[in-house]
Amino acid sequence: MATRTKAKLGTTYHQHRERQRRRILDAARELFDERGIDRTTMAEVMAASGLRASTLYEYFSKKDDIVWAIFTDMLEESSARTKIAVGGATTGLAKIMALLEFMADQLSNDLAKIRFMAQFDAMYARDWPVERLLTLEGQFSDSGFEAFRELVIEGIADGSLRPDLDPDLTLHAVINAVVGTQRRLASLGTKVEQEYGHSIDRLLRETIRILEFGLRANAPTTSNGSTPGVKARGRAKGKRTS
Amino acid sequence: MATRTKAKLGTTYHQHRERQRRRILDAARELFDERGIDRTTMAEVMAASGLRASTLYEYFSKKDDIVWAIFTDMLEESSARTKIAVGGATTGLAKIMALLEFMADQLSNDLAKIRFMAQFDAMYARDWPVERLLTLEGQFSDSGFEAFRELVIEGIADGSLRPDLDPDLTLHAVINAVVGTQRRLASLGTKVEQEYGHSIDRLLRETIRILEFGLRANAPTTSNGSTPGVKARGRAKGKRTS
Amino acid sequence: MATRTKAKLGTTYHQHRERQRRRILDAARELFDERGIDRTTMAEVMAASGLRASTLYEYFSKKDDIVWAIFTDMLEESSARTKIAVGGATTGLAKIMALLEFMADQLSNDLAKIRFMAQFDAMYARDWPVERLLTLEGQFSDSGFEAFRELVIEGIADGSLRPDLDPDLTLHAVINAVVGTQRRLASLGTKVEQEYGHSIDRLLRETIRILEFGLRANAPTTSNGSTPGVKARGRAKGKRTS
Amino acid sequence: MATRTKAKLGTTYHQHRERQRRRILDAARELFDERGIDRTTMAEVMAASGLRASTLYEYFSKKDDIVWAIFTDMLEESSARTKIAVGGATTGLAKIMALLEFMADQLSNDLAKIRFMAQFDAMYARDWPVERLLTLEGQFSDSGFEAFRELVIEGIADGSLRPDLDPDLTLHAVINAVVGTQRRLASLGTKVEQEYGHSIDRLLRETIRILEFGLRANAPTTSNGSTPGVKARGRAKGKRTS
DNA sequence: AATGAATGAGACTTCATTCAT
DNA sequence: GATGAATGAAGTCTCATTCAT
Repeated sequence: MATRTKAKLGTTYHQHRERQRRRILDAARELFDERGIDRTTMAEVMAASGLRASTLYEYFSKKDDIVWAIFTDMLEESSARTKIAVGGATTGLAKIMALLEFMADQLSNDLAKIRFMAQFDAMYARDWPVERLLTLEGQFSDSGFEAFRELVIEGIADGSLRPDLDPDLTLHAVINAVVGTQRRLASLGTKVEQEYGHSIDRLLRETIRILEFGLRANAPTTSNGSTPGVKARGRAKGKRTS
Repeated sequence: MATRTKAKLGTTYHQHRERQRRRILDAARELFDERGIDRTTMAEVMAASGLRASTLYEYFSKKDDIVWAIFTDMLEESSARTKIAVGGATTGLAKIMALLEFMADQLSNDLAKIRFMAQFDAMYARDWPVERLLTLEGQFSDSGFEAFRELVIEGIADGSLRPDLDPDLTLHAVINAVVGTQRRLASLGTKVEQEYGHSIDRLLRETIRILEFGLRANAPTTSNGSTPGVKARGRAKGKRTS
Repeated sequence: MATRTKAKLGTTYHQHRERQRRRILDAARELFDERGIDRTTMAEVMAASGLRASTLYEYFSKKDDIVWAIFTDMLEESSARTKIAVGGATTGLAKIMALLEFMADQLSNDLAKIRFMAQFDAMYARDWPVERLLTLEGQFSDSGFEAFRELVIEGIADGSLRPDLDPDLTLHAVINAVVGTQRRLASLGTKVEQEYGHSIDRLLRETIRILEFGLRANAPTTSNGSTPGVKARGRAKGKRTS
Repeated sequence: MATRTKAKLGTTYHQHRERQRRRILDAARELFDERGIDRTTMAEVMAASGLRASTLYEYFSKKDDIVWAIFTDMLEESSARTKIAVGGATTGLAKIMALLEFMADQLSNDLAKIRFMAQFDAMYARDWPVERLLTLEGQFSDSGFEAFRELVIEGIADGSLRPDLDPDLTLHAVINAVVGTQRRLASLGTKVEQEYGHSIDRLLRETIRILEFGLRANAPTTSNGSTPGVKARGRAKGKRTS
């Protein structure tokens, strides 16, 4: 099937290459999550993707390249979805909360992805050249992290955020906290649920709720119990405007 | 049965054994931090500790045993220090904040330890039997995590915490958040500093400050700028009484 | 799918693989006999076969696999040759004797093989899954061991065997005896010859002769000396008809 | 406890040494049977006997020495019991049969011992100096194997054995066969029972029965007592003995 | 582009045995 | 005589990667 067709159509050829690439990446992604990145062998990736060593190495010349490609893909996916998630929000706080809620949703829906990121942070981030990471993570919020400063200033201006927040630090601190929490919970998974008696989802949403209290201008000291689940966002927002 | 001579010899032997054990553990601890746990080979541990393979295996029969021993040691150390740190606090909030500040201090002073823990979470926690982890982590706060509930109830009662907090969730959520943040920042280290332009220490303390705002009863919407650094605790507490 | 070129290459590759496999197996077979199975190291197999560890492990992923492969090969060889040996016999006794004589011939001509089998019995048979052994040994006499029953019944009917033999037990008992004797003599080799003053070959043939006396219908109470050698079979057969 | 007492009583001291020796031997004997000789480590022997390496090496300076000691002990035991077993028999055949029956009993009652012997034959016998073995095995039948010749001659004389047996070979052949069978059956154990559908005990006894038929003078061919073909054969062979 | 074979370098562990006390 | 520690020498097996075809 291969040779003759290949010769004929460049398009087909590229489609084929892309398909093969995906097979490898998908197989690796699953294995990395199941067995851990370091503990997954190239042989396992080969078996799972149905390709031979030499073919695989035509696509990725190092194991690290696969890791990197998956990382890149994930960032791109997240970046796109984040934009959509944040899109509708109007006030500064609403935008921030939309971002954080998006992260909570990821923990519910994309556990494997978060787990991969957690491994990546713990094991790879340190080894790889900073610029590479910076370049890439820059795409995460494509206006760059400088936009965060504006967002806080905007939030203070529109009265949704506490006036005593530091525009330079606040969002970095909050986002890092949520990402850190999200990844830890994803790594520990069941373990944390047995230990604490709560689902990791609920724990992360509670963390976000407390952060929100810490951010919003007029912290509503109502007799509100915990408000787990996705609804928390809606309710909290409702409170603020009233 | 144990003659005096024997007793003396026994002690000497025991001391020796303990010394050797430490040599191994210390060497491994450093290597694990420098090169990553999985990427550190037993050969490196041997070289660094100055022992031959076979001698080393007299002390730890598996590489994992070393990892586990370090983990255990670290938990013990932390547990002891935490107790001291929290000891002086009086109100519910003060106790909680003392705990969080202690974690911030750890990031400043014990970066390597936190980095080890981060790796452990991401790579090992999943593989090891839950009970083992639970038993051990139980010693972390030796009153157990159930005490957290009391602490929040106490805080609400003494007026230091928002009345609408859920005693079951709050502290688990907060502590997990701080631990998660702490470990992520430790893993990324310099990278995060270059990326965000702030020291990881400052970021974590800002996170804690925001969490504190989210926890305390009368969130003081004063025109107080960011108050990073250890002093934050003191000042924040001062505010509370005013 | 398989173009002509591929087919050719495939064959070449296959031939090569088979050749390499043989190199390993032949080297191991010799070493196992010289030094004992357990005492032969993979390093020795590598040296003797001229392959590196990693190449060798491409062919056999465990040392046991080599042992098993040799065992399998030997059974196959024996099975084929047994069929030929037994082929010409007509009466029940003649068939049985042909089988036993074949075993005596093996001891003369394939000492190494028998020695391997002896080791296998003593050391491995117990460790390996029964089904695996049964499946394989079933091929030894491919009509299965049930055929033995028929053979004895046939022998009693045609008057060549004692009528008071138990069809269920007789052949199992006899074959096991000869195999057991054969393997013991092979293991002890020179030792037994020095001890008893007879060649192992002669001893085994004498054992078989006595068993034959015990089996045949009209036990000839003659003053017969030992009749070693392959010829015994022929003579016995000739006599019986007269 | 040790030092002072030791100084006092030579007897106690020797008793102690003998007890320790037995502990080691007993522990090893069991392990050798369970795990195989080569696969039993000195560490396991230490654990099972409750002695430390260095103490153990005071008693046996090499692992092989333990194997050898067990082997020696077993031969001695067997030798003693054999004499008792054979003791009562009167005719030549009866003596021989008593010996063979004794071996069948061993298989029923001393499986572990036979299994050890089987391993010994397959793995050790070849490595060890012949003289050592000969010296020792000579004690087995303490009149030595030359006695076998006499026994057969006696049996022929008293009419219990076929007259055409070769006094030089017969008993060696028979005993070797029974020992070989016994050891093979012991090694394979359950495996052979599943394969053939008979207990190893029954198989061995049937083998012995057939050998007996082959040895005894007037083979009781119950319903078929005629000996027509006998003469024909007898004549040719008769030459040799006369 | 794909394949099958090859492999260097090294991973972790084990074990019988010896010493110093 | 007993002990605990030490250890040399091997042992089996793994894995990312490269070549020749």
